[in-house]
Amino acid sequence: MRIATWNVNSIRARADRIEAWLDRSDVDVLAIQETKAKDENFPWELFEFAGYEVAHFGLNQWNGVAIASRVGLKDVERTFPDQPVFGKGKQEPIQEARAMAATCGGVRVWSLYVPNGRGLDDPHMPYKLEWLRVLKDHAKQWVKDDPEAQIALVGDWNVAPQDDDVWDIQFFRDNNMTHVSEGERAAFNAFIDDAGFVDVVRPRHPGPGVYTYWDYTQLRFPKKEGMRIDFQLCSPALADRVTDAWIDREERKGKGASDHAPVVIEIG
DNA sequence: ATGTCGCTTTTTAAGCGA
Repeated sequence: MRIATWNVNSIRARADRIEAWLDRSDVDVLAIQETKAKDENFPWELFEFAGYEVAHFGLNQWNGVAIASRVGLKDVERTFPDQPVFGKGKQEPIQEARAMAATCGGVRVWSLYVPNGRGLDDPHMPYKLEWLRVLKDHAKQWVKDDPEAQIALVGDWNVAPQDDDVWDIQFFRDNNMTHVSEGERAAFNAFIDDAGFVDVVRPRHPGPGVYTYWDYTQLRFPKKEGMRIDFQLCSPALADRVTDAWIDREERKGKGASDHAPVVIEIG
């Protein structure tokens, strides 16, 4: 079975790309982030024609996650338990459309779009750290309750855990940039060190120079200036079954590409 | 030498978010 995660940066703008990619990638499950759509604007027929069931969680033009599957799509869950809220402007704080789960082919797949911290001193940063902490605490418990649990936490984590995960760490340091701070890295690494999850892609594709995201600005892609911020973290029992993994850098090429590349794993 | 997208709205440009 093949599981992919992909921040598509608008499901509508990327519809043709997604259709073509499903056609050639042969994935069984696709976890999507940044659909930027409400249900009424979601291209349901795209997935139907391609032979996939799909579930979507989108509240407005921001965020939005989905899971498409051709190996079953059961027990869809929107938001994780105790998911922290955030208030935009004067509006009531809400649980944003950043997490959803479904059981596909026996694997509990979580499609995650981790909040962007925006700035080291921005209110979005503590929100991001708390969001990750609460999810990690639950993930740890899921595995504690069932050591054989088949869980994949996949998506855009908005964290570059190692210096090699950005093209120039000094540039990030000099400009007080997010994604590489101690707090963000600790929040991410807790999934591995504390909850016992496994990054199944990095060992097969170590850096430097291996990225999943390239900013649209500054010609970052042709200059090979990217970031590794999209990950598939597997529960221990699922990690044992992984036979292959890759980042589809080709999909970042050409006109109309998302700024993120799909990340794929193969399970035996 | 320069340099992006995509969404929305009391739209046809500006603001927001990444």
